[in-house]
Amino acid sequence: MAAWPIEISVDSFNEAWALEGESFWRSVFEMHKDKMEIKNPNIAIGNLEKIFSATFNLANSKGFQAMSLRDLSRETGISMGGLYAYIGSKNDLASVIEGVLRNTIEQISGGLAAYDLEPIESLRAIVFGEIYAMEKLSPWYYFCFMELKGLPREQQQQTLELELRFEGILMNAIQAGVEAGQFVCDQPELLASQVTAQLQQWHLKQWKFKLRDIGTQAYAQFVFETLLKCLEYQGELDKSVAAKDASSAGVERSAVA
Amino acid sequence: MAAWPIEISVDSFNEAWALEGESFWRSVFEMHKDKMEIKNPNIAIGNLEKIFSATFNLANSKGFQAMSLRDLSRETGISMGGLYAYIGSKNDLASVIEGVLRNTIEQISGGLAAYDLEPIESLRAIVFGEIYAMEKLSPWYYFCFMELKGLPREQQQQTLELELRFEGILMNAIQAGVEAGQFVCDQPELLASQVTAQLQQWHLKQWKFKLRDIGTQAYAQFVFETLLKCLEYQGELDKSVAAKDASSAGVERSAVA
DNA sequence: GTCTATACAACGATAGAC
DNA sequence: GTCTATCGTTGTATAGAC
Repeated sequence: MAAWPIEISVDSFNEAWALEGESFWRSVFEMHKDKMEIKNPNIAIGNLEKIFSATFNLANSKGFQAMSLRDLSRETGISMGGLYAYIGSKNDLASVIEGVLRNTIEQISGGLAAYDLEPIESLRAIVFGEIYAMEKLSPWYYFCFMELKGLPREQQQQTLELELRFEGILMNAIQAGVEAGQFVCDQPELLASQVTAQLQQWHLKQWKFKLRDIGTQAYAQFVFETLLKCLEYQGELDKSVAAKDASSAGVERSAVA
Repeated sequence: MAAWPIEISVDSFNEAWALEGESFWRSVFEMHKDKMEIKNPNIAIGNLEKIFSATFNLANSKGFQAMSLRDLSRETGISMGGLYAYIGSKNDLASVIEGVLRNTIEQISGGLAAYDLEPIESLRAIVFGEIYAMEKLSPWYYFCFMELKGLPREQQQQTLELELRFEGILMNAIQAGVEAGQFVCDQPELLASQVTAQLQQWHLKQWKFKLRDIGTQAYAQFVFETLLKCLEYQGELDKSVAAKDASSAGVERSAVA
């Protein structure tokens, strides 16, 4: 549950990191039980899931500021007074969401750094890993992107730094490939920001990809192949892992052969 | 003022489309004078600019919902009662902003469609044109992106359709180039969405590009060159126009030679 | 632990003086 | 055309019963 698999596939990723189900919400509870009045995990975890899920439903469709705690009370089935046993304040709720997501991302990202992969495998792991994480945590990512402005300055700053650190990791892999003579890249900073942009699209523009029937696997593969084209990578691509995932997940893949 | 120049450069773009200054605000006034009580243009235009600019200052830093009309009154120097001579309601203000931006984009976009350019020149015009428009209207773009959720369903739908139409234009140019044997592209839909993503980054992540000292011209050039790499374009790039713009605007350009 | 009832501040919006 | 003063509503948050 706390280490990256050597081969990056949807299944192995999901085995390595529990980003859904009861064990995930238990870890959310552990991360913030100090800030709640409720101390009984068995009661708290279920309600915590209700509250967070309802918040995503409401805030991600009408905006967090536009969502009232009366809305949240209705959606969760928990009374207004009851909510305050879990959240401290409305703004605190948003802060907690951002905190849990950033914490989770940093765990995953830190686990990845432990390996000493070849540049190209490193890039593959970063791209696919981030997309797999978004697959499970898409509402979290979307919420934090859209509501960042409303969070305390300190959290805005840390989110910003996380993004820069992420691009730093990308740039290191790119630079390593350039030095090994595998890649060509004049402007690694811009290329890294391009990858970030494409990854963020996956949660920002779900409507578009749903409309066009683009699956997770196909999208990650496209982002990865695009990146290699921009790096003028000439070698052969090993697509066995990705292909296996795609077929086992029942996702059709257009034009990969 | 209503036609595209044949050559796309910052200067020629700005000559062709007035997206700032008094004449721009006059056209904003013309677009929405029906909805305001104030009928005297000379008075209205100045206050309209104050109100819109203040809205961008406040809403783009703390969110539109979090901005109160009392904030707006303080920022503009216009009393609360006075504001209502210009805006109808708070929600109406956001709707008007979206309407003006979409209207403006459609004018520019329609002007571009009139020309029958070679595929590669068409792509260049689309990319540079969109970036040039964002350069002047960045706060408008950012506002509409972030506050879309709070707008009426109809406007959400139209924004969505505009984005799809934009990508349709891109895909047409790509397809034309493929048929002419100039480009190679397996998944034009995904490539078009990648371009959109990169363009939108320019207003979404201004902090990042400011931090890294990336100028408008250099960014547009990068997006364009990246696109050509993904299309496996082999021909020579004419960079004279872009290079001229950059030097005349005093922007240093890294690694274009 | 969870509820109902309520306090009180802040908001959008309008009326009417100037 | 612009202001001040004010209305009614809705929001967050809490106190106290169960």
